Amino acid sequence: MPIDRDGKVPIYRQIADELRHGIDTGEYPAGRRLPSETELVSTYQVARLTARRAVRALAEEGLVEVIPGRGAFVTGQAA
Amino acid sequence: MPIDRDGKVPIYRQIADELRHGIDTGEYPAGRRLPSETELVSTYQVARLTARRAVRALAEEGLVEVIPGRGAFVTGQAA
DNA sequence: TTTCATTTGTCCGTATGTATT
DNA sequence: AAATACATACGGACAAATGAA
Repeated sequence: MPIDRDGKVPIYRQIADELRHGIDTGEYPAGRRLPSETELVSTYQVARLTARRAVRALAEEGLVEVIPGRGAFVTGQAA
Repeated sequence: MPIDRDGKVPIYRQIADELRHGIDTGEYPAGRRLPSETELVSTYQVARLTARRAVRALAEEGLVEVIPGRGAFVTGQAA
């Protein structure tokens, strides 16, 4: 689903929603690493800050654990 | 042309008129970005909101397209 | 050990959107 | 009409952590 840049939902929220959906559907199972920030930048054509916010949102929800130098890993915790 | 702060024409209108003139004369050709709000603030010594209103006026006329986080770009549309 | 690529952490500067006063 | 504050977003730069060559 493409990003709506003019909508009222922040871009980082939209990306977080897509990633969360990927977790729910099993595209990113527990233990799997999410796409890196650089990959998200390339995929969604956004600034890295925006990609970081999306991942951070999921981390704050407990859905992923971010490990410096490694990536963001799906925890397997039910939201 | 200096801004008349005590006249009957709103400051944002005066700035919009100057920018429109710049578009008409080719100082800001199609595709060119207008001075940023911050630059307008510095140039005309006005509040940012005033600069924003000037740009918005041009956007409502279809002369420029405002892109969040980027700037206001000359569309090339004849008003 | 050193070197290198990859990934996240942090900071800076700039710009627009929205709300409040 | 004007000033202020905060959120969102883009771009670049460099540091730190990790793992592999």
